[in-house]
Amino acid sequence: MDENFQEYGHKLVTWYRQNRRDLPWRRTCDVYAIWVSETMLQQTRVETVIPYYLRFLSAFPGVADLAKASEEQVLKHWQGLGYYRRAKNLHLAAKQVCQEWGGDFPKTRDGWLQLAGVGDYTAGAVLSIAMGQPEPAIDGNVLRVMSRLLCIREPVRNTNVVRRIRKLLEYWLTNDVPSDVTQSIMELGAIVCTPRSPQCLLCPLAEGCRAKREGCAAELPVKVAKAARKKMLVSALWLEHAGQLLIEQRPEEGLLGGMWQLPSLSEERTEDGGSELPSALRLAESLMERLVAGSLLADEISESPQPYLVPVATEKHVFTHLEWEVHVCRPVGLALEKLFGQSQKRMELMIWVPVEDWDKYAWPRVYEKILEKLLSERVNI
DNA sequence: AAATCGGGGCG
DNA sequence: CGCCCAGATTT
Repeated sequence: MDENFQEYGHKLVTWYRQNRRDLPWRRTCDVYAIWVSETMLQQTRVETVIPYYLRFLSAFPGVADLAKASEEQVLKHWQGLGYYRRAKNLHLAAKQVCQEWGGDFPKTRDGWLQLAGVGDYTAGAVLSIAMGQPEPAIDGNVLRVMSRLLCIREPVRNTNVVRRIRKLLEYWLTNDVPSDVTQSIMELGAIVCTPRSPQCLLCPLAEGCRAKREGCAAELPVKVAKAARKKMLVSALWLEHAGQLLIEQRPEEGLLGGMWQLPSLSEERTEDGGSELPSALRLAESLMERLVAGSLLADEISESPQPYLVPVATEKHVFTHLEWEVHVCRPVGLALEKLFGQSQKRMELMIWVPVEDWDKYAWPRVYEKILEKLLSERVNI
């Protein structure tokens, strides 16, 4: 290390002890609770996590409570938080801990890395914050703070850049309380060394910050461009009969795995598509055909007058790597009681549920919005 | 190394 | 509207 970067660890920890926010997971030393918080905080803002964290720990106070819960319960408590595989992995890992290790958490980095959903960051975070070990935890905050302090102009995710940052971090960790070292950098990144318009005037490291000296703090860190988002057209059906609504569960793997939605079909949207509603209606028709065929009623339906579809709601939703335009349609002129009678058996992953019970299931945000909108309109009528 | 995987807040 | 957030996992 060319300059005296070693001593900045002390300055940062001193600053942290005087300026740290009062956060729920900073009021506990419980390894389980801190592990839950770190999992929820992956790619998710502190303010978003707080209510989820409190509810989750209230529902599952210890790792044994989580291990014996059902996956539906766990998903329901994660509803709206996103990246739902985190919830499944957390649940799975809790079972691992209880069944294979008698409820005792690992005490080494390699042990933690064996748990589902625990990667390099989370292992280091739990070990340093909850277990007092000098293990580095490198997240987006750390990369940003360090890239500015050292004025690193290469892409910050570059392997040897991360290696360099890790070395400095390891040094700091051996000279202070590990929990405070880890949290001090993240805290600085969260409230001072922010992604845009960093507050260098408030920074305890301003004196030694190379980026500040060179006037490029706001331009760092350098990141590589991401791929463009795909646009998808999604058609969903409102199928209601005798107070029952047809809903379907998404496949366990992949996008929104295991979550519930209105029966839906999607296709990639090409730019030359023109008007969206006609395309959405065609998509909805093919979904209706599939449902009718699946209910073994093809003959009877084909005899009855051709049903037509009425659009009742539309909603756009943006994910990290794709974009949905959801159109909800309701069939008119279809003998739904025939479909209902047959599909009581259960068609693939679809079930009829009382309309008022819809909120007992875990819905993706976009479908939750649609359901709330449609049901509130109904109450007003 | 690049893609996949949510949702929301902020400039 | 684009960017980013206490990342992990798969390809």
